[in-house]
Amino acid sequence: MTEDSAQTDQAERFNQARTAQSMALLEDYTEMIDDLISEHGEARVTDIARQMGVTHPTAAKAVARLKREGLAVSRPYRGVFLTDEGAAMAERVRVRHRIVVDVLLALGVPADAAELDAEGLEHHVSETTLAAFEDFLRRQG
Amino acid sequence: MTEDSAQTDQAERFNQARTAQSMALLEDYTEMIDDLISEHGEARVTDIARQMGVTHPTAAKAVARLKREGLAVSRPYRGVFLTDEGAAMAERVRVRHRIVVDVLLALGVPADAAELDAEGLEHHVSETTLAAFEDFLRRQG
DNA sequence: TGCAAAGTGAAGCCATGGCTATATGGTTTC
DNA sequence: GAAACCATATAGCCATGGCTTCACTTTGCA
Ligand SMILES: [Mn+2]
Ligand SMILES: [Mn+2]
Ligand SMILES: [Mn+2]
Ligand SMILES: [Mn+2]
Repeated sequence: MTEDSAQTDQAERFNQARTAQSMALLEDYTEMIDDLISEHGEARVTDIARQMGVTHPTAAKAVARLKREGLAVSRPYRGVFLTDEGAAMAERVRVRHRIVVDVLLALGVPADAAELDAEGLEHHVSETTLAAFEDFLRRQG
Repeated sequence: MTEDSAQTDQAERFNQARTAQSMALLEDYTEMIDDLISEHGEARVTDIARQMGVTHPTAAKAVARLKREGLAVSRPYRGVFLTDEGAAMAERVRVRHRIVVDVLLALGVPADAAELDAEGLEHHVSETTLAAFEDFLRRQG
């Protein structure tokens, strides 16, 4: 590999990490909304905000972005609901989160650290890596 | 655990992930500058920019932040240098990056995916998790 | 030595994701 | 039904991290 293509590759890695990061907020919110609806029958902005550890205007802005990206719907003073696409994302994210935690635990990471780190790590686990994680967990069984 | 403290814990996880993310840029740039100095004897803003996959004003702004945080020094139209603190960060980051890649490889992740994902994952690996990773690699060894 | 190219800096734009403060719509309770 | 309380919306602030454009040094080469 030439020095030039090495530079290109490195830049691509940083770009991929930036892209993954820009999806992180959408992923966490869709999962959170789905959780709230499952547990309480509805997802109110105030509950979303408390759960995410942000103020309610911040949560409202995030919901606006979810709607703009076709992941959620809501009407003024009513709860937030996920579109099919949003629900699909929530499901994917939930599964991936669990797999990441399970892999960390299998590697001997303490449970509390595993949960803490997984919340950030999950967004940078590609499909390829996720598949490898699943294989690993099956072998470990 | 009460429902209330579960909410608090969850919010803390998101906060930790946000904090980790805010360190990511500093970590990647210090490592990059250290690399460039090792390989070419100096770290110029243009080279940093190309390597990071951003425009030069973006890299210059990042360098300004590094200086503000005491990690780097530079004078107008001269290269960028790391402080002792910056160099220490670069070294930590480099070691951690390699460990993350090694763990992924040991789990059966293809090499290219391992390198791609590691660039984002590394910033969310806590000291505790890193220690567990090192133990795992030693056992695997 | 001088000029062109390359590198650097400065200004100003945008989107994102935090925040506070304030206004307004809904709900509950008396 | 009105008051009080709660939830939601809106406006506006800040920092970050992208970008383009333009101006100014520095450097290298004819
Ligand atoms: Mn997360
Ligand atoms: Mn998660
Ligand atoms: Mn990185
Ligand atoms: Mn790295």
